[in-house]
Amino acid sequence: MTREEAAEILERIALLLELKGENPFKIRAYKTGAEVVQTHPGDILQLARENALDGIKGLGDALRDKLHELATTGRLEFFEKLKAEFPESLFELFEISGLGPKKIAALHAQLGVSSLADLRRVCESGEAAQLSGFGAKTVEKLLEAIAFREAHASEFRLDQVYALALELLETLRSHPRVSRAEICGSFRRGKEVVHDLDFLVASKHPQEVMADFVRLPQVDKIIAQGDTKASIYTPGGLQCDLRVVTSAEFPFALQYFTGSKEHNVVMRSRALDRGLSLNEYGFKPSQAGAALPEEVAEIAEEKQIYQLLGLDYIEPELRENAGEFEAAEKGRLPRLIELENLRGVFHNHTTASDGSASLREMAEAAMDLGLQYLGIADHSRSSFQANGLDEKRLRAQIAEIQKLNAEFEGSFRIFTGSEVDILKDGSLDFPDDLLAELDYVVASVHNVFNLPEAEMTARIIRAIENPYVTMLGHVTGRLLAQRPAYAVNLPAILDAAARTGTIIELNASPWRLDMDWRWWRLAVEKGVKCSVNPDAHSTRGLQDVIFGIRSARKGWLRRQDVVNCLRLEDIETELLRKRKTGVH
DNA sequence: GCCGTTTTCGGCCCGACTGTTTTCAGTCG
Repeated sequence: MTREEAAEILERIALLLELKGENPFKIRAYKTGAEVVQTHPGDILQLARENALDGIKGLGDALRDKLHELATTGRLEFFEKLKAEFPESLFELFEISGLGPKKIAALHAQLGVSSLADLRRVCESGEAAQLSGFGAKTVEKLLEAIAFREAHASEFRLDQVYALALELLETLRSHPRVSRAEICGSFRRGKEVVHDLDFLVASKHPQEVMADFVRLPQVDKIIAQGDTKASIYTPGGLQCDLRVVTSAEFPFALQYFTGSKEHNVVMRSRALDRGLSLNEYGFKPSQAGAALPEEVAEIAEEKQIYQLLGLDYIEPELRENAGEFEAAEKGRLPRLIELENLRGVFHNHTTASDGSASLREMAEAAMDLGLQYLGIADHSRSSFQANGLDEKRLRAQIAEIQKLNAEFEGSFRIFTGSEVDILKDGSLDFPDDLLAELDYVVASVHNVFNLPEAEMTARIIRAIENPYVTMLGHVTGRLLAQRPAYAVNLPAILDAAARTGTIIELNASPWRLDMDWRWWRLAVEKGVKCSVNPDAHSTRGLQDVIFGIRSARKGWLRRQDVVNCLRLEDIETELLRKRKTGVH
């Protein structure tokens, strides 16, 4: 039983209780409990085993006993009984936007709906529209949401695959018969979601490696197992492919299986221009009997393949056939940002709103990550659900931050800020005089997502035009594989950001990765700066910058494009730039 | 189910929006 598994069980209990229409405060207690288990700084399972959970806020007598049972026996009687009352597949329905526990319970009880397929059936047959509280409009929206969900059903967010990917890679690398191993495919290209994981290894004993691979504990089901390729499913339903090649073939296979398909089409055609045929195993003369250039025999690294085709090395993130070849020919590829370039992080939450760590804990965690500064941005008053701060509480937080900063004596700094709601008309949730007291302001849309594009765009531009809005948060509001972006004219937003000197956030939460990497080149062209923001709600959440940096690289961003690469000495000027010089 | 206390129960996070209703329930943030 891991911490994550224990938290997951508490979350599940909360959902099941919701289905049963239990007391909402009891439900919340389980959700809080899950959060505590997830983020408690100590070894929570060890404490649970030893019955030493007393005094942890959010865990009372009942949860203490349940966690003890979980930690010592690996199961929970209460949960098993609860679970047996509903089919497992019913949980799929919670991923449908517009469906909550009440409606799911009604669909289940009255129409026997217990899966996505069932839901679609009763929506199409007209049965669903007959239920009390349902109507034609509801059903229409549900069908739309089902279609969106199904179109993205095979997508996994990075937080769902990252640890597993590194774990499997490490296992393969340490195999005695493996000389080299890499992850290829969209994971290596830094895509925002992946469909599967592609592992590549070099070995002289492929069968042995295959046999060991399919026996790993992470394997739930073997899809295929041949001499050089095996495919498996993990218990989470993620497909992982393994290919084994020779050491000489490795760089070619690495290049080939990294893709993208479109990138490789160009690679092969460039090879043909040079009388060479390129595939996953190497170069061949394109005309039978012709000689291979000498350099071909020396290729041991991917980089040399690019060199031979007259190109600078193209980083995997850029391989989308979106201009990388032109840049590589002319020596104009960007030097991409790296995680180590980050000096600080903005847009972070604390227990003052909906975060799980205190100011001090967040600051200490940021220091541990080697950062020089931390920007706090708790929610503003309109975000009631997130316990948004009112003016009084925000001013108290500013004072608290000043005290902590005095304690740090300049070695580290917390910047005061707010994630202020952009209201429906584009005005902000706090008056300008309060915003002026803050070091910086992130403005974000948190409600009324369904405005027509022109209205949403005007709303956001109005917010951008406020001189105190330093940066724009999660610009499209998308939740990967779950909820589409709201309608917004991004080029118009970028123009407004450029004109006013407003920074745009790259929200590094693996749920968002918003603004999408496809827009950053245009943003930089227009002179818009980026801030890679973890949107952390816990100390652990700070590490989401890993995902943000991958997306930033995919968007061709360099360290000079990203403001939080600035040193502490320089960042303050950057934060004040718009207020002082901006056109509003 | 948790918390706090004027200590064993009463309160716990609020408001907008939507679609269904005909005054409100459900969902979302």
